[in-house]
Amino acid sequence: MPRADAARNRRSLLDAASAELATHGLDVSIARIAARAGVAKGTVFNHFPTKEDLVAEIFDDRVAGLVAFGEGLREAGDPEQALLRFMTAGVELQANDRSFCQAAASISRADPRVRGASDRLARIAEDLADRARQAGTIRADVTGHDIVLLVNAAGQAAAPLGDTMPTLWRRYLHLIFDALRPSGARKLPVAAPTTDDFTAAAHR
Amino acid sequence: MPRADAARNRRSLLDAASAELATHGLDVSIARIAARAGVAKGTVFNHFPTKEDLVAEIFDDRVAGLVAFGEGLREAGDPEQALLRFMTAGVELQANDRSFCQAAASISRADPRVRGASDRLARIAEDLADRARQAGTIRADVTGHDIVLLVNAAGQAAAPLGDTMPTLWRRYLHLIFDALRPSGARKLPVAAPTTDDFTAAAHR
DNA sequence: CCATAACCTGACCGATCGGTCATCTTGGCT
DNA sequence: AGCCAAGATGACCGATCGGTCAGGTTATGG
Repeated sequence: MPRADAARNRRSLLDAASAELATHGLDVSIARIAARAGVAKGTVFNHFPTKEDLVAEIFDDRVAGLVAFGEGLREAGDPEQALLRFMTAGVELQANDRSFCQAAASISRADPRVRGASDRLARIAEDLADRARQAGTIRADVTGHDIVLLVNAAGQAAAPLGDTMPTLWRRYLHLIFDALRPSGARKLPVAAPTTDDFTAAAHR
Repeated sequence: MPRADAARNRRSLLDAASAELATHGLDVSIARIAARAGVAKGTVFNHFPTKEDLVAEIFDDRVAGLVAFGEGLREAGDPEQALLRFMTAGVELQANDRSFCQAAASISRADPRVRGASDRLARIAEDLADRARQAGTIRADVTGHDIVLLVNAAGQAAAPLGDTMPTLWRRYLHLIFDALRPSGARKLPVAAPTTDDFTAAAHR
């Protein structure tokens, strides 16, 4: 059992790191996080062996939240609305956390926790996409992996404008979401990525 | 008039920087670029006062190429194909140059050259969008700024997969391009960004 | 062919980073 | 109250970065 102050410090560190990562992205220094948490730099490494560990923990937490939200959506009535809500939550996560997309790109997927979180995210996306597809509200050739990547794309669309238009991402999310409808769908020039493609990318 | 070897070194440096930036992104060290060009590190700073200057020069060059391509497209017959070609070129640029999107995001738009390049890019995008809109092949509420941001989004979509599927971006570009068609268009929840929004974002 | 300005060179600088560790402090158990 | 291990601390380390500069080298005009 950890000591009381150790547990408190751990919480402070996670909170501080979460806030600093969201504001300043992956480049925040450990020193800055420690200062915000009100502890010395060495304490950070008492709790997390490396910076990557700390970031992975927060990343996993964020993904887990999104996955939980998606799972709650499965019981919702309208599959189309469920998918839209899920994608909205995903983009919102990126909009509120500068480190999120960076972390997704840079964290070693060799870390089993990160792998697990990513896999669960892909699974719930696939699930929601399946339901929407069966309901006929999205085109047949769009997969769960597509959904994940498109959420990423929508989140990045408004990034060049910074905080100038904080809700601009909604514009592009809706535009992209409209692109998923079956009406007028044309054949896409490249096949959707498979799970193997994702794991292959993770091994590099 | 510069000395012959100085001109040669400048070219080598631009070529080396171009290649290294494309492969490794904005984080390449000046030392690495210098080594690739076959000159000493100090020589880099003889030609470019700061790293940002060097990056800006290459960034401007890339954007200028895209703008020139877009201008050549204006005389093409089919406005829809012209717009698609333009967007394809834009995404391809990102796919082949890891530094391009990073540079677009981080370079100070206070630099007049960068500002000029960005403005010209926005103008040609607006122009091509206008023609497509008048031809009735894209929806009325999509602007040139939208095009620029959507090209950015499409380029980022496949980024998480790295080089695993080098042409996957075509899938999402076509998907997004289909979203621009007028048929079945629904009202978007947020207005398009204006030129002022872009300049406001640049001043931060 | 030479004088010289233009240019190249690489050792060096200060800042910053993630990470370590000897030392001290303190929470918790008896 | 007193002990001791868990844990906090911050000086310190090596690496790396962008950038500088004194001094050596070379292209070039005359």
